[in-house]
Amino acid sequence: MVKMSMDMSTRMFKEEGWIRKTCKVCGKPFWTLDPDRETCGDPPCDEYAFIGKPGIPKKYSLEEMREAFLGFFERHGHGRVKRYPVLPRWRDDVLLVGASIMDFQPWVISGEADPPANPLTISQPSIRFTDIDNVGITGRHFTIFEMMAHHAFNYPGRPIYWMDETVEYAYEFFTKDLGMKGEDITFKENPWAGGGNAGPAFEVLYRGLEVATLVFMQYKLAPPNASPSRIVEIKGDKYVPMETRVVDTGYGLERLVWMSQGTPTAYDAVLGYVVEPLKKEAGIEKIDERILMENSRLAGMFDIEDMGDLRVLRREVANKVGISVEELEKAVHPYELIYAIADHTKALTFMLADGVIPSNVKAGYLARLLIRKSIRHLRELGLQMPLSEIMAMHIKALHRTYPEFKEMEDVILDIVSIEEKRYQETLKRGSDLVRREIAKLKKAGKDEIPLEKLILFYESHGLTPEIVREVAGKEGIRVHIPDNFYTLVAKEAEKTGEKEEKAGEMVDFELLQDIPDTRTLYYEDPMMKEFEANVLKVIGEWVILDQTAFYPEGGGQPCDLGELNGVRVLDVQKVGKVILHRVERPEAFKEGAKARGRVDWERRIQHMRHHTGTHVLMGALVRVLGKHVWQAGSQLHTDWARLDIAHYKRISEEELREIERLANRVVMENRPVRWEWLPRTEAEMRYGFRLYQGGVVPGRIIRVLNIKDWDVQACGGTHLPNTGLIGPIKILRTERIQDGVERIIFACGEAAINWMQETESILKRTSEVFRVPPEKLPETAERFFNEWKEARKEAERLKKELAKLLVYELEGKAEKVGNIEFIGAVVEGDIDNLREAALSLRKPGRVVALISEDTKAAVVSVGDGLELKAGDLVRIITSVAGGGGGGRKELAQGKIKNILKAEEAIEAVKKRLG
RNA sequence: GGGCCGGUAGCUCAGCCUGGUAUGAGCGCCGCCCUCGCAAGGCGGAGGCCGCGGGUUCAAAUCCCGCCCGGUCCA
Repeated sequence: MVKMSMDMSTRMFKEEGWIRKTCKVCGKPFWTLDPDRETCGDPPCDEYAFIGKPGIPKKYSLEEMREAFLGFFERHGHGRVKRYPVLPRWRDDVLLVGASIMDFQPWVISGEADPPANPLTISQPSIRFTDIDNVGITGRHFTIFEMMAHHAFNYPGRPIYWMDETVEYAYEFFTKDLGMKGEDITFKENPWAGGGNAGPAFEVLYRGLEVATLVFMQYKLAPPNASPSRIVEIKGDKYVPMETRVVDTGYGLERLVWMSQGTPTAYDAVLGYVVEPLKKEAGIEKIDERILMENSRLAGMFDIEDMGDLRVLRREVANKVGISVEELEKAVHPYELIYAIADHTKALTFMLADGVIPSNVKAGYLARLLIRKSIRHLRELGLQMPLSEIMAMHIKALHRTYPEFKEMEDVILDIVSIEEKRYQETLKRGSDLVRREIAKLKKAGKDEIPLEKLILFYESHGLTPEIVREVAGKEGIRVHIPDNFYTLVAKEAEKTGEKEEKAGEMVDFELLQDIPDTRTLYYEDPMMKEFEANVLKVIGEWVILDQTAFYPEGGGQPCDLGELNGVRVLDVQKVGKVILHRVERPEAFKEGAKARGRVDWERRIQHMRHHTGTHVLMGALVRVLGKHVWQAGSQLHTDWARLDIAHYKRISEEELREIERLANRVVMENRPVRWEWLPRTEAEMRYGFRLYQGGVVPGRIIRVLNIKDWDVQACGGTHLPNTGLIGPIKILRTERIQDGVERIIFACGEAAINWMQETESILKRTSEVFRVPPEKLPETAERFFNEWKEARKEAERLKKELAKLLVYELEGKAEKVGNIEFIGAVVEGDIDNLREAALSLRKPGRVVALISEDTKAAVVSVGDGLELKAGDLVRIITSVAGGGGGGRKELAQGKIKNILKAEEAIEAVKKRLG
């Protein structure tokens, strides 16, 4: 094993007289042209030196800088690639795209898909939540930024370029095209590791700002059995060389624009179209720009990780500009809120345009987080402006670069408005809750809300402690919020259990190593019902053939059943590219023998109807509800199917009818359904990421299913050759399975007919019961229900009457036992009658004991002023007559077992009194 | 995917911990009184499958399990 000591001297460094130095502050190595330089250029070793004096001669806008970059690399042989969606549909290991290289993981890097160009250049909007608390404060952190990049994929035997060229491109672009000063540029060596890959890397620094990172991905995490001679160690982990070496660069678009403008913060440079109107609207005082500049400059030197760090920063800035910390806070805070709002809403615009639906899970939750954070900031600023208005500013400013914003504008604004309303309701509900809690606390004589309540309010009701304080303040209750509140919340959440292990494969993968791929007859002819094949192998109860028309379970479609040589097939699964058939009598199969297969066609054709029907329905959903609708899952059965879609509100009855009508129209139009195998990248370029409706699809070539002019998806299922064969499509019902996800349950073909007949027969049977025609059922049922309620009330009233009679009758039976008045009797009635009677007979100094001979209920009441407890007396009854019971001091009830002992039990109670 | 909170009258909720009468509370609704009329006030009244299903118990709104619905936090 060798520790990594990579030679990072490139052609340019050697030929152009660059010097490798060690930073006298941080001790890290860096390259420079300036013989007098002693520091690496990276804060905190160096300070920002461009605020107020731009480091680039010409002032650039976002668009100009992006074009300068992409244009430069295009001129240098790179293919220009359109940005990818920020919601990565092509992978399921991350929630959002946080870097340009993520566009090409895992398929391009693993070699399973070709890059759209090689080398290529791209400007990729990237979203990261790790620094969200710093956004607005430090002047440089964003949740959304554009990572401009040039990538080269060096596949084995097909090298493109590596370090020498990368460093030269960067230098040429910065100095020639942007006019930066070469001697102020430093290349800091900073080996990089992350996401299972690693390699040497340079940070490119200029005037105290990191403007680019050049990473050379050439190692991957070592597998356990890696030979020790190949292993290198980076940052404590073991790696081995990769077959494909990737040039992964990242140039901060916003930072370069900032550099060219020298504004106090990066936000002023790129988000002015939101920042300026908000400042005006909020009516905040214009502050001395020097304060913001000083703040940015010093913030550049800090890594703010908690409130403590922020306080240190505040103190230093206040010192430097000569005002108090309070004055500084008051002046700077509104700016910080506005900056954060501008950034968050921009991130949101990208997320919503790319199909993220706010919800309580995954990326949807992050969208909701941004919405709520922005709303809170607006509240704090005292602004009444709806969030959608700010979203509209982004769309207006950015739609020339991103026309998809305009296309989605209505949906985006609608989503934000709905979310805003929803949050208002949450806050309303929440403050009511807090007020009730406060009333309780006041009763208990407390004047402070305990911490565990604050955590409960936040975790269960979405109320931040600041909001709780706001409400409590009005009621005169104190709220103490610890600095580490959110850390405490996180600690609470850590107390969660572990996950269960997934069950293993049904057949050991090793055993299938030498078996050739099974020929998939169901793809060649999806209507094939019978076939012949050769038995290749029998493993346990699984039979492997050279070819099969049995569809194995996958993609939400259940496997086919049927017969092989007359033996029942119980299950069909796919392991790698080998298909396994589990049969009832495996001993009937010999390797090398012929086999004749027959697919259970009733089952299979229903699966196909439902599968093709799903795609037809999907097309209708997108057209009626909007382009934000994506498939979030689906499962087919023989008699019904379900389709889960991303949508931000419940689907209305009218929409549902429209969807159903549209889907059935496409059926009746009998549109052709075609499928073809396409290389991944080609399919993506031709149809876009809408392909990945069914989730991530593996493989170099993918199967694309195309319903003419209606719907295109990557899909591995079996389909009908035209839509007419689906038969009727009937939506049965919808469910909301979680926020932002609607489930549509539907049936196609015979299943739809069955369902309609079933419904009709339910109606018929019900009309027979009520003896009215079906169309009169609703009102009739209502009438019956009302009459039933009336009758129930009448029964209750009669019960009370009965109790009154009992009371009247029993009143005369009172007898004296010592100085206690006693009424004991065996009567008729249920427990409610008895209780009612015992209660109305109850008066000071009197004990009533009643037992019902028909229901075996027993009730005892004890009047005020007596030492006796009703519960004890009822236990005397049950000890004599069996059963059990109990109750309070004044009233107790129970049930006895032996009615013959009822009189005796009453006597026992009487004796106890005496 | 994991966790937490909630579902009781038309609405907002109390009661649940510690099983034993739903006199439930406020608002709203209806009637009467007061008033020229309205509001306010006073008096009276209607309005509950205590989310659904199972279990424990003599007894469940209350305890246990499952499901459905709503809310919310985290990854």
